[in-house]
Amino acid sequence: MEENQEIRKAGLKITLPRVKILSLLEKQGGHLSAEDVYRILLDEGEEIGLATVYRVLTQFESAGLVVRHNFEGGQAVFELDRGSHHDHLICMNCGRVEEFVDNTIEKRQIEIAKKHGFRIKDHALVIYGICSNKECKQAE
Amino acid sequence: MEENQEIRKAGLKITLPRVKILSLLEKQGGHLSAEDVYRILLDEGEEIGLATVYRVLTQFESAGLVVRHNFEGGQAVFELDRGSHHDHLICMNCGRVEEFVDNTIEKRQIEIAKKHGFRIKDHALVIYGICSNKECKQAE
DNA sequence: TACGAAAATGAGAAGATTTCGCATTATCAA
DNA sequence: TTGATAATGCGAAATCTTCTCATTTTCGTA
Repeated sequence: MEENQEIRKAGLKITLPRVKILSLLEKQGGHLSAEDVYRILLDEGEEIGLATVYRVLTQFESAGLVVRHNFEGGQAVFELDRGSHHDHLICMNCGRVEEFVDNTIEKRQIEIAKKHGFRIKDHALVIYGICSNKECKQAE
Repeated sequence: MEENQEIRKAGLKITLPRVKILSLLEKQGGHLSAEDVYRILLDEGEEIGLATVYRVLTQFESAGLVVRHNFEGGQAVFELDRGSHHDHLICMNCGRVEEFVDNTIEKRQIEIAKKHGFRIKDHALVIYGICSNKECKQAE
């Protein structure tokens, strides 16, 4: 139960909702909205409230356990923070999300921030495009 | 009245709200939320509805006249599309937004998209940090 | 310039996402 | 085991955006 340790380290009590949500994020991987998490847990027979999901995800975010992304459109999505920062490629047709890390860009950003007198705290780079799926290429 | 030409080119009828909104964006520059646009026009004595502001801004976006940004937090912001793509630096303390263009990053993004089999359509890079204002540095 | 079809507007309702308030329940140190 | 404290679940509320629809405006044509 290393989930418990992570929750404890975050300074939060070990509660069923928190353990379930963290396990789900670890099991599923990828990017889930609060609604996704809520539905999946309901489907698995758990009793949980949507408000709790939002609360817990926000707490996990503050604790650095998960990262929240505000991609275009409606809902925010959350993913486990595996320590390594990365950016995203999103297919505008099928919604697929791929991750990438590019040191050239990372370094350049630091230089840009410095040039503008900013102390960099975070950054978010999202590339929108059409992925290599046959249907996506055609739809375009 | 070159606003009228731009609106006409976008395939839209010349109406008072559209002209007022476009003029305001040209006059103000920078990034305004729909609410901002609405309030400023009301203050200037115009009669306009918030729904119209949203509608018009969305139409302008579709027509390529303005760009919509979904920065973190609540509302989307809009800015005139002056043709040249640029990215943003945002101060997490005072909310100041600065713009920048960096060719190294632009080129790198194209390469990354290609490597992943994506045809790039758009991208959004936002760097969050603390700007050089005295208060912002202290608040941090 | 006036007419009229088609499009646009304004106001409020409705939708979507997220947060809040509070009574009830669960956690965990002693 | 107990009790103080924190967390939950629920519905209400807040926030941002879109929709509906009756009314008004635009603009090509007469």
